[in-house]
Amino acid sequence: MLSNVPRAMLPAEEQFRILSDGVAEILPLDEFRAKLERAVRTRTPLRVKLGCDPSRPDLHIGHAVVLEKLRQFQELGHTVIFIIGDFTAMIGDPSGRTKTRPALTLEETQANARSYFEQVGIVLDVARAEIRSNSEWLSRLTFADVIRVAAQVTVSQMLERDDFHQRFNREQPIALHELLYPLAQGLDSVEVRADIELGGTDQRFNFLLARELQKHAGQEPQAIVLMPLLEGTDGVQKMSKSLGNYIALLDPPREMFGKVMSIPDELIVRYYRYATFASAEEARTMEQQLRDGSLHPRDAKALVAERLVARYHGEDAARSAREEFDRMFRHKEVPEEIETIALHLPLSLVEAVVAAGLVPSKSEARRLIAQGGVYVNGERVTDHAAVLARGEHIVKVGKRRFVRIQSV
RNA sequence: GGGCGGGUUCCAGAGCGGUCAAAUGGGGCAGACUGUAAAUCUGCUGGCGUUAUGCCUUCGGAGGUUCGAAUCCUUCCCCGCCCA
Repeated sequence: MLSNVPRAMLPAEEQFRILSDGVAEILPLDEFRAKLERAVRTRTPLRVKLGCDPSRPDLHIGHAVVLEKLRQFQELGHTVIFIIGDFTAMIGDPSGRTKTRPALTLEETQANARSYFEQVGIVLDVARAEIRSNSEWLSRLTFADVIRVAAQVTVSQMLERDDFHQRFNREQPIALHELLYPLAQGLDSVEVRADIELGGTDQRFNFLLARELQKHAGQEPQAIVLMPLLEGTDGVQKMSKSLGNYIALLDPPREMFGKVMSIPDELIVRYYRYATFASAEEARTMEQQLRDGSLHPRDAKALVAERLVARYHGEDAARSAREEFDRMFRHKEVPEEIETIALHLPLSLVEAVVAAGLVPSKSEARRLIAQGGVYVNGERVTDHAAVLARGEHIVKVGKRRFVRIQSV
């Protein structure tokens, strides 16, 4: 499934069919097609750019939507260019909601990048990609250079971007350098002479701006391929690490499976299509079956969950994740494998639960006990003064946190 | 530079000398109901606890007034709007 057999230089029409599948938007469409045709005609691979944020090495299945598309470009013989945004990371971003976004050191950026590409490697062939750091060129710009670039864009153009527009109207601060960041991204496209830039739909503005800068630089502007943003497991907001609603590529099978099972029903088909890369046809079928009741939503989710786990961990892991899930939640049994923690045992339940890392503070532990959310060996414990005797105990907190506690 | 309005607990946002660990909503967590879904209902949502109308830390920073401050004063920092 993740093979990298190059299907180099298929006819442009065929490439277009593959590459346009599942995208949210391609702009401008005719330019995109023209580029493909030229690439085939002149046997020159297209240069496909993806920018990456070096501060977040935790990739999730939302990122995979974009990476998978990138993989297709790669398989079709095109050149993938990753751009590590280390320049802005080194400067740090003093603005906005993320107050504590400290400037990263060179070492940190490098470590992040390593971890980033390890994860990218799960989806596509990193060795065949071109990897660049934008500090390479951005750090060399003089102030005069920056002014020259800034002169190419007007303030009202910048304010067209939705989040600037909204903040402006709400009288919320917009720091000047924030307006500069899209320019920096655009310069990346100029520097690597991108034919195509790939990203989520939230990048539309930035990518379009890059086209302007490319034109100013006398280059043919890039075509833009926007992929849908996958909603997080909460079903409301887009998947993101900071919102904690994500399924990481590195999540273990059980975790992955469970997270899929907890998504709202409305998301099932979307996950099927964009997380497990079901074809449009398959997605339509599932949608139909859900509608006419021939497929129970729970089973549909299990199907998606199993398919997702299989994709990243293999069929066997997927099957056992499913069995494990059924055992825990359909049959309310204790999971097969539980982490074991050794403690000096006669210990109050409150302290034990904190020591085992199930809960962050003793107050929280007391709260949970009072609310009936703590079980010891299958029995609900509501006495906050309860003590764990010597021996071995299976402690459950909430619906899914299990731990085996043994005396030392 | 001037005028005005602001900075509160995860977020939004009340509070404007004690009854404030701080209204309300959102989010989160737990419980009930379920399909570990949604909706709904209930409770909780700083820490520590000998569980006591208890103690400690928190309302941009630093000082001060007061028996007592998120609330008053001084000063500093930061943000928004308008004028220049």
